[in-house]
Amino acid sequence: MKELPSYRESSLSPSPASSISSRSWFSDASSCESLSHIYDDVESELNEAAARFTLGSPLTSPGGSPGGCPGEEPWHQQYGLGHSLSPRQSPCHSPRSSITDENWLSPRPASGPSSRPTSPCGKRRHSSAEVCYAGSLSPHHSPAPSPGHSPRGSITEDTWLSPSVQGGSGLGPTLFPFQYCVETDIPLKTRKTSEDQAAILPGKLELCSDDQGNLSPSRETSIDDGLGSQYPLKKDSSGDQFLSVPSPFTWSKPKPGHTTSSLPPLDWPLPTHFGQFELKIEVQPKTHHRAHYETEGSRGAVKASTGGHPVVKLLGYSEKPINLQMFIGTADDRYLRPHAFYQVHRITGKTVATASQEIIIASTKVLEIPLLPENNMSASIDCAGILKLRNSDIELRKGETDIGRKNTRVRLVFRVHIPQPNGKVLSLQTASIPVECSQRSAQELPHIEKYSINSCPVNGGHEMIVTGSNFLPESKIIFLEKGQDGRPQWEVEGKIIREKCQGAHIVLEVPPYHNPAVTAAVQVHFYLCNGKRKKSQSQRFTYTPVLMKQEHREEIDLSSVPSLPVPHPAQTQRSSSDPGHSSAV
DNA sequence: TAGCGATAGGTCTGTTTCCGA
DNA sequence: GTTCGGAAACAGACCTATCGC
Repeated sequence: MKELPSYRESSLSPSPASSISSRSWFSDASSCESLSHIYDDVESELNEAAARFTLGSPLTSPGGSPGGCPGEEPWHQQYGLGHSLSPRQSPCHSPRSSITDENWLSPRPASGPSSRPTSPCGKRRHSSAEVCYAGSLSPHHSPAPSPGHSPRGSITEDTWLSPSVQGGSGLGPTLFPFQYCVETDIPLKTRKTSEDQAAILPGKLELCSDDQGNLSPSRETSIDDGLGSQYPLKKDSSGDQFLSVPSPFTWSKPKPGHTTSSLPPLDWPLPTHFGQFELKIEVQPKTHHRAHYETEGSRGAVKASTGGHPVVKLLGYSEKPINLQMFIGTADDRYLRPHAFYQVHRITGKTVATASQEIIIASTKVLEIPLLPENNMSASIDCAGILKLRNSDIELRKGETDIGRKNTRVRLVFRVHIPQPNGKVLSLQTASIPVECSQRSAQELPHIEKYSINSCPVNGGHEMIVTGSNFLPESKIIFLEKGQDGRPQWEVEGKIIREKCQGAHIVLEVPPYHNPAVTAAVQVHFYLCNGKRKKSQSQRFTYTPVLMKQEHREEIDLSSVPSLPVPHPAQTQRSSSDPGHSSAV
């Protein structure tokens, strides 16, 4: 066995069979099943995200601008688009653990837990703690009790732009959005609270410390020079084992005296833009990338759905080269942080055109990529793969709070630290759409890319062409309408016209709506089903009254076009998982 | 006899490793 | 040598029938 790098403790049990991971802690699949026809697959989130980010959404930045909007959906929150506190959080859902197809996607049924006595769901009840952020209460805060609040959600225009923040002084607890207090209702395994843990994570700042009020993720950190300030973070000694590639870009070395607290830790939320500056992902990664294990060879760099690689650009700054940092983060909408089970992996070779170097910050591998003025401060991320660490290794790590099982979605997180004229540094961060890293999900789950029509009269009968991947001869298209409780109230299978179907196309006849007498447009959903638990993301579909004037129908069509990232005010009952908007063709 | 909880065994699902193109 | 797809092996979770109280 090869020597483990520092991000994996070598003292851990090497046994792959020793996983203590739990499945049922994430969900009771059976109990969710009845409720979550359209909630229970990862794909729905991924493709939804892809749809949002590839269809010219005005909300192109996952990091989003501060300030949520009323009625924002969980998807917005997932991508940092919504900064209000999450209105839907399962009491059995750890913010520190995975966002799986079955836990956060699925509103838990009101029924009791499984009779299975050993369910870790019982072990990991949200019984003891909750992270809350002082001053982070959003006007959109849900009236319902919420066991976990998103620190990202706490970022408001006020807190970010507050002169107090910028000035770095006089920031009371009500203004500082990142100060947290310990309350209740987070599983023990959701937070790193032990001193031991803090000790093994150099670079982590102590929140709630005396000088906390002077810290801000976007604060202008006092650093004494420009370019050198891009490397102020103390690198773990183990990081020395990584070789940097020859590059026209001169890698600066950290200046002595810089402390790990010079820049915000990796698990701190940062804004995507500030003033004139904006860190933007111009090309999002594909929604699937099979990560490789240490026992495997590399599986290559993360690719973009367009065929190239993700592209990141810094807007508003082009004075001199600056470092772009990249690490693998969680897909958790509430708390973006380094992923415990995935690390960025530096790709080298003839096909890699982008220079990079690896460093380790607080046990997390970080790839540093130069943003050069001559490249318009833009970089193609063709040098970054994803490494999967064995669940058993990570879960047994002292102080580790995450569970690896079904925790297979990540985001690529990018950061820059922009030197300011006053010698301080402005830190920005943006995160990609979620990327599914498991082999299985990518292989099995059907994926709807586009569909030909998104509305039809209640009589149905119109022909619809659905295009996508992982379609099977036995695939079904299910139309459904949900009640306010999220339960399907009406479900019917579309009649598939087999003779017109091809591998990546399904042609079907839209079924009639169950109530032909409706006088207003009705929003329903449909999804593709390859079998139990093998369902695509749900897509929105609108039934229009038969007597509706044509011009009104057109309005409906326009307002419910799936590619629109912001729901029409009239659209209701959208589940947390099925914001479904692939592009209508 | 019905209801409930505990348990065992089969099945299903996800993870990890290996192989070969 | 690297990248990649596929699949086997394995472990753990889920489901369900059965039993005892």
